[in-house]
Amino acid sequence: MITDTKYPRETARDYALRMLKENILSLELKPGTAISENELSAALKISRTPLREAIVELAKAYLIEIYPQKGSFISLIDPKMVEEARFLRRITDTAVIETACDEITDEGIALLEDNVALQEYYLSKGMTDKIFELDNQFHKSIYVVAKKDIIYEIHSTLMIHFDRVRNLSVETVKDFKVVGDHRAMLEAIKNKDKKTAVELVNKHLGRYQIDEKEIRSHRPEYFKA
Amino acid sequence: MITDTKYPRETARDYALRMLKENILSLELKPGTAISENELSAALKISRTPLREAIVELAKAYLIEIYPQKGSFISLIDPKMVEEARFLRRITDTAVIETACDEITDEGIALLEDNVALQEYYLSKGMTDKIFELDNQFHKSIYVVAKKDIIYEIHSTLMIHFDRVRNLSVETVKDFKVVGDHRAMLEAIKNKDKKTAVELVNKHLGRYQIDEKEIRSHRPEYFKA
DNA sequence: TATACCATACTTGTATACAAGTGCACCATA
DNA sequence: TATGGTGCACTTGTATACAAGTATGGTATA
Repeated sequence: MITDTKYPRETARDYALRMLKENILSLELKPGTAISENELSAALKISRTPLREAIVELAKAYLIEIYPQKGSFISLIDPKMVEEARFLRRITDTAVIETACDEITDEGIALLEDNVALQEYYLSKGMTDKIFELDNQFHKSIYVVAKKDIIYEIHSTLMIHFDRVRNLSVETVKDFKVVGDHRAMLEAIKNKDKKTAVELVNKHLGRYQIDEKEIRSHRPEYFKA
Repeated sequence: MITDTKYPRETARDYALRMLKENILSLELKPGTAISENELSAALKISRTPLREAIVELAKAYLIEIYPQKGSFISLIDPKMVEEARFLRRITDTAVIETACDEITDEGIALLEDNVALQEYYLSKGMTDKIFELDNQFHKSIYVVAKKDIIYEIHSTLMIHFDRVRNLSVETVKDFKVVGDHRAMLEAIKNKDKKTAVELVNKHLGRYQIDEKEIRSHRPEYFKA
């Protein structure tokens, strides 16, 4: 597992959680990998207690499977889980952007505008690696504008199921049409144009279409069934 | 806190989680109550470790607030949390019942039919206390039919925010029109009539309309803001 | 050689001890 | 009396020890 250093005020549990999420999402911890509390706590230089609390939390989100007295494992990719996460993302994103159209304020516009402007800047400079983080922030900001930020947070762990499969795509969508999508979404929200906003969300999510068969043929050992 | 005995195979952590959820939902543990890990672990006759794991999980769902080195408290009723839970329930219930119309099978019909028949039986016999449990089961079964049972489970803890406010209503909806709602929903699903099904869900959830002002006037000390 | 068995080295689950920080009550002092 | 300080009894966070179950590999035996 790849580890970095603990933030100053960060608790050992939050540190473990952050490291585990990053490594699962990036597939550094591969689906099916056996993990042991002793081994990981040593790697992170923390004791078993806070590490275990993090593992238990991820097990609740089905990202880790715990078999008592046998071992714990990074969950295999479960198409049903991926589908449920995808379904949930689609219905909440669409409902939330509609609400955002109702709740948008000048401050909200400024928040989204700053983000999109940065995306456009980095895109024009070819600094595309900065865009992923801004992408996530943009979506979160829409939830904030719609006053649904708890929902975003509650769902974020579950979305790892969806996102790690995207990371497995042989050719991740490296064309950055998403930046144009975000600009269009922002304009729709400014115009309080719900219909267009919802269409844009669906189009946007459609870009993340994944070809399960192709991924499975490359990495059959990562899949559950 | 009200405690019962641990199930045979139940882990101490799951036992603590079950007890905490029940007591928070029933308002036996009142909003704002200070809880201490030592005190509760003694009450449940388990050690701090598994109890703490349960508390941490509920803190993630904002049902408990932990202030390090100061204390932990049952979260006050936060209208924003209640609204987000309500919003989430509405959009997922409607999307899921639409999916159920597509995915319904003979087994699914049997599952729902058995449940509704029991509800109707208990209602005719006046054994209305049995209906609450069946109500929850019915909704869960719709998620199962739609193959979205993980979403139901992920959301269930969050819905406690919504449900405990319902329990505070001076006159909880004791009329059992909900049984008729369930019968109508089942028929709509059997007919694959999505439009009617969605209308029924919205009508059904409308019955749980809560009068925040009224509750707040009775128990202002339970509210956050 | 094949098989049954047993020690051993793991695993997670739980209990307990210790660390560090907070707040309050009490007491001394001005 | 009012005020400031100090110790103590709490809190949660973390580390560690122990309990109980599982799998595996080696060994003795048929």
